[in-house]
Amino acid sequence: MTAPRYDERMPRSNRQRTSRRAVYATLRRKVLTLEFPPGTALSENELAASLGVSRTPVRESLILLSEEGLVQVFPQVGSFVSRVDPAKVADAQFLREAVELASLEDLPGLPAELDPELVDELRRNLEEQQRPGLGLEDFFELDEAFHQTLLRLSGHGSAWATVVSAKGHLDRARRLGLYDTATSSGFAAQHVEILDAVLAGDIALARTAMRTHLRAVFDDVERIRARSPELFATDSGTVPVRRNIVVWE
Amino acid sequence: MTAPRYDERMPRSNRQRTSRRAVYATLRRKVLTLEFPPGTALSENELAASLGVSRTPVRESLILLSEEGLVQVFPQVGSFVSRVDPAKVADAQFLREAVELASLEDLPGLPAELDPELVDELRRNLEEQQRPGLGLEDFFELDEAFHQTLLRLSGHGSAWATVVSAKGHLDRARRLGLYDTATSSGFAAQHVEILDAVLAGDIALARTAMRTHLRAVFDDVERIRARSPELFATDSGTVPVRRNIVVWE
DNA sequence: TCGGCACGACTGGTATACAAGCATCGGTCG
DNA sequence: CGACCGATGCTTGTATACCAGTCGTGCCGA
Repeated sequence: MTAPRYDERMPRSNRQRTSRRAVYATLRRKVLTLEFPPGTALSENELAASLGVSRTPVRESLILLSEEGLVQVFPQVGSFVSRVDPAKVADAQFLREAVELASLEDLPGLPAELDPELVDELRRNLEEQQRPGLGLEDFFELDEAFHQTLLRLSGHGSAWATVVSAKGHLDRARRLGLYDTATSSGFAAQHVEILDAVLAGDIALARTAMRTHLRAVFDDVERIRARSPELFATDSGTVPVRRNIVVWE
Repeated sequence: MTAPRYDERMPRSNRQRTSRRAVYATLRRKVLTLEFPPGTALSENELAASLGVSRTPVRESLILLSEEGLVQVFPQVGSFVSRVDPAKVADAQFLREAVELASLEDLPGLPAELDPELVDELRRNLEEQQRPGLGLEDFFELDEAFHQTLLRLSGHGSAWATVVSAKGHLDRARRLGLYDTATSSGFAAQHVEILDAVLAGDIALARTAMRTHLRAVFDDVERIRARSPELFATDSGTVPVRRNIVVWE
């Protein structure tokens, strides 16, 4: 029996454009944008049919999403979009704060040593954020990019992926909060404050501003929780949701 | 068409004892303990045959492991145990340090407010660590438990799961380092130092000790890298490994 | 002898078939 | 009227079949 041999370098333009990736991305987006609200039943068969693929890539995507905590799978019962678990939101908040604050510590001592390209990127991003009439989804994209680029500035850009995977619950909650309150302009101002402190080389101030900013986001979550408790899990884990769907055909 | 309905509470003793879980746990353990060294080819068919299951649970496990970065999957080519990527090790180190240091900040102000049960658990753990003739795997288990319990002490126990998922590369590297140097006793002493500081309510000292400890672990990784570079990835991602297997039958 | 090309044995990706468990509904019996 | 209990249709878990791509190998011809 022989096996393929590889030399030390390969083009690997192979960007793995498989259907599972596409399905995963689609489902994750729909969960995070609340197109699939917490509690929605996700039947592997229905999803496969509606997406035009077989159960296999759908199933594999659901497994990944369940690993992220965005979906709960109950064998022989069903799969459901998980409710927003306050404990998991708190975890994500804690993790994010820990990572982003720690990354500020690793910024170069002198502002002059900052990567000018990244700084420009951050400046352009903030300008975009303050553009009037900005859509919610657009603001979210900019917000994501801002925080990620800030991490790259301290050389920890790749750590963002880990934050993202834990940030799912937080994001859903944030979206709930931002849907009815246009507080995004306030967040934009905080972003400016953070970047100013970084560019001034005042790490301590940057940390304070960042902490304030992230805590504000978290408080937003708590506020919306008081208003729409049905979207949140009352008891961590263990409890699926109620389905009341009848289809005539 | 009707759908199942659930009341708000369910025993759910259903501990999901599926074969995929078993396969995943087995494979992950074998990768982390270096029973499957970096570069090993993991054929879905072979694994399925040797584990006595079909390709499906094996495949799903490999997908999860590849999401953790412990395995690389190249469509139509093969799946391989990924080499220890120094960049990912650094990421894990950064993330871990950020989380563990931040958790220390959230300890109760007075040592008297610490959960006595957890404190006892930590004390027993440290006693075990200093037991002479302790096996390497046993030390690793105790080390894991120590750090997790320390997180629980500040109410962030569930954040440990995120650290674990990113910690895979770090763990493999640590294992490499500890296989030939019995530095575990030094680490045990550092653990004692950390807990002492926590119990004394000296958060600043605890942070310093923790940082020193985690950095020591990281330095160990760098040392072993210089000695056994073939186990590490030379170029991040994109490069599979060489297979030289011939089987006569 | 050396280069090129086609075949074959493998890979993982996808689709499908079958198995096992759970919830609902409707009949039946006490 | 109420409690039990099996039929039934759904669910996910697992096994298998088929597909397309990739590489090694060896024939074949110059």
